[in-house]
Amino acid sequence: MFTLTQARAFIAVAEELHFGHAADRLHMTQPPLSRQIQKLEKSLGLKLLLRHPRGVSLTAAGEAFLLECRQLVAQAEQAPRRARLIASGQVGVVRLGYTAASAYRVLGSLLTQIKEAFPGITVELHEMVSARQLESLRSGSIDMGLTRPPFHLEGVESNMVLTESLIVAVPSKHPLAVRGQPIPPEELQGEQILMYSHGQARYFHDLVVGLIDVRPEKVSHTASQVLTLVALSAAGHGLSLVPESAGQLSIPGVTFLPLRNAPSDLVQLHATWLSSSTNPALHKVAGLLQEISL
Amino acid sequence: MFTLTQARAFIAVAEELHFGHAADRLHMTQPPLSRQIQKLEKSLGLKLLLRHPRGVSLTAAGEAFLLECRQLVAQAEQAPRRARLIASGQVGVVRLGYTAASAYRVLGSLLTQIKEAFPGITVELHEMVSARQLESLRSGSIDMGLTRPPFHLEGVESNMVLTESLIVAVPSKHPLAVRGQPIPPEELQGEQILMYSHGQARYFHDLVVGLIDVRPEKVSHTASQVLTLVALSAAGHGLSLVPESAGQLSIPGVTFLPLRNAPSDLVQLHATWLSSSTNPALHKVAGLLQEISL
DNA sequence: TCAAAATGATGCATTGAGGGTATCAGGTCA
DNA sequence: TGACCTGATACCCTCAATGCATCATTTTGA
Repeated sequence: MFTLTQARAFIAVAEELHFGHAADRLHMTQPPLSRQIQKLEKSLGLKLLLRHPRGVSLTAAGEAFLLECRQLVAQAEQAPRRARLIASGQVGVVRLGYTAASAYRVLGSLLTQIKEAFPGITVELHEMVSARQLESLRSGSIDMGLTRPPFHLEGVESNMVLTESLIVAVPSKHPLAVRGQPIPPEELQGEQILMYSHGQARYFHDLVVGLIDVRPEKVSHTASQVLTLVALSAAGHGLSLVPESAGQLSIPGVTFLPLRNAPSDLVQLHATWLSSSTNPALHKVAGLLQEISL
Repeated sequence: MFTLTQARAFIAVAEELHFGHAADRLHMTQPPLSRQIQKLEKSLGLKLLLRHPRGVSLTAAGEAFLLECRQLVAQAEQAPRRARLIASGQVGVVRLGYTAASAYRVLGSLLTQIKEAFPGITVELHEMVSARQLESLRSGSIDMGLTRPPFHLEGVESNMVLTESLIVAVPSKHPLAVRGQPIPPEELQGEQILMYSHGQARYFHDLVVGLIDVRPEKVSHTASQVLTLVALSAAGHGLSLVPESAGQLSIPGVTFLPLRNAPSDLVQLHATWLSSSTNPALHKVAGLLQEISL
């Protein structure tokens, strides 16, 4: 097999078409250069150069091999730089898990800020619910999640990225929608309610249960995704409590009204990651999160 | 700078995560392998491996550099093969000059046969008149031409690829077209004739002059391209003599009739190339031409 | 708790690859 | 023909890579 030194030597000779000049360029003398080229030709089993009384010229194989050598040497020269960039986290990929609901408000702004701070970092988006995100963090298939509490897991670090309130999605024809006033929680008791599933959307389920007295006979349907509840409300199947950011969705048939006296930090969204991750780009992004607000 | 040997050594260690096993794989002993990796790390200024009491693991820089090394080594390994392929002519580019008229019949078939015999050879097409082709051959901007005689030039080799007859392009409303019979040469003397330019299309000019007595007052227009003459005939500007293959053009307003007693090898088309060319793919194609007929 | 095993690092002697100087061989040019 | 140019060869030297023997540290298991 040939060496990078031989490749560099060949490039010099092929460009100078003169062993002496090439040797100067390589800061060596002509005889060892001649031998290197001979050895290279022997190891390849190809004649690369035609020796003329006045300089040399390239054979077809030489022309072809010159192109290969240039590529090879260029790549060898930038390999350490690229490794350093990746190791420093300036260049890399962060696989980000997010819930559909979280995307409405923070995702765009988050991606913008990452791109601005670290143009070399690519964010790979993976939509999944909070529970899946924690599994994926552990198995290493994502680097960071945008997760709803709770996420008490060994080695998981986190940073709160968003707090918001809950609002009420009301079918547009519903009297409460027509009234257009903030809705006191107690007024919801008598209404048909769309509820979060206990298993799949535990966080929102428990939030709603803590806010209003949910009577089973008043629960028309159960779903796990915010978007689904809004769609069902739009279709007239009942009222639902959704995060404020879902109010940005413009879905015909549904009106969003504030929930009276609801604290503004009711719903939390946290960035989560494994402190043990070896992905430097992840740690850059995690560090960024502490400095910025979304 | 690091060497390919070090890159291979690092790949082995990174894959085995064990110096001893990696050394076995590289057919060497463990101590020099350790030292090679140390030297590599030193020359890069990066820690690539974390040494544990039980084997090693990769740092982020190591992960990144591993990818670079794999690429680098793969490229180094296939460089000789690719050079050999290009040198053998199995892979390469042949720049082919052709005249618009020659394209009508042989070009498609030629390209098909080349593709079949040498799938790795790409033909780059450059349309130009015969005289330009010879210039381009000499200057090295094409490798082969499809040329009309004469091409007596030092070092130019050739191979006849097509002989054909001349036919007469007659405006469809012309009495001779209506008659629809082969036309004797002497009958053309009294007609308006479209003539090839003496400078640009010397070959066809001389051919026509040799066949019929062209009286200057009967020459309505002069052009250098076969297609132009056919178009002018279609527009009713006179009769023209064109190669048989031009009869395949379906242009409204023109009828093609045989020229009575015209020999079938009147018009020749030759492939031409420089015997001194260093393009192996060209010589493959040139060799192919002697074996096939188009 | 202690000996054995595992694993990477280090010391040392040997070999060989790569470089330098001097010179040769073949060709060009005045 | 003689001075030159240019790549190849002969010969020597240095140093880097290898292998062997051994060390240091940690884990394992009785």
